[in-house]
Amino acid sequence: MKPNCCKNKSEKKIKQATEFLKIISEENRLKILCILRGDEKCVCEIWQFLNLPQNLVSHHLKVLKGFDLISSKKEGLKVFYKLNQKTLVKHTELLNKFLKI
Amino acid sequence: MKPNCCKNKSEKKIKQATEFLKIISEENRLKILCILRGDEKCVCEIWQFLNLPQNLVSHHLKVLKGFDLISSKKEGLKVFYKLNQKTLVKHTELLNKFLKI
DNA sequence: AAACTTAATCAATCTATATTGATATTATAG
DNA sequence: CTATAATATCAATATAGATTGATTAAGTTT
Repeated sequence: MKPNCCKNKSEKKIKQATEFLKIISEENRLKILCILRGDEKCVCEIWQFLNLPQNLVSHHLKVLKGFDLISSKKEGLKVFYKLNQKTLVKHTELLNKFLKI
Repeated sequence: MKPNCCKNKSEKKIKQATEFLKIISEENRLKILCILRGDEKCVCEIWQFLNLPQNLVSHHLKVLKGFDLISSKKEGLKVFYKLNQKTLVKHTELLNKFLKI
């Protein structure tokens, strides 16, 4: 008999989970999430912490934002990013269901 | 001030976490883990559940096994795989620390 | 031993995505 | 208005890893 996770209903959730996983499975993106845990930070702080080129960090930020894991506000020249705790928790909980924690 | 996650001590753990994430961020591999949640299964069952070619499944199984997430025993022609719950829990818990759940 | 079954391996290709370099955009300061 | 700073975008390249096809290996059956 076909296991539940191979049925249509689960398929969709598994896809969602793996999308999330792909996004956070990049070392620098996972670090960004950690960096943003405390206060919001501007891009120039982030790339200096990570020791990465600015445009690369912008790219990773865009990916994270595309998944609504972070959000941004512009203040003068700087753009500040902050963690969307809610989204993060939602996806982490979904994941943990699959990992049966 | 440099955030903790960008310091040497955390670096290593973040790397570990992302290695784990990369492995389970593949849809079929995540499914395999779910399939193996109940009983152990032989390869031919797994690839039929997943509707994937046999050699591709063998490849994914090898990746999972390489990370000690599953283990195998041979019985006649068949090879049975089972979940290593312990490893899975260990890595999931490490991950959850980063995600602060 | 020959034929068959199950699974693993290997090389080749395809695909996704990280990275880089150059440039554009937006805002501020002089 | 010009110069500078911070960030985003875009095209090109590099790289990792999934997928495929063919073959091999190991065990079973007749």
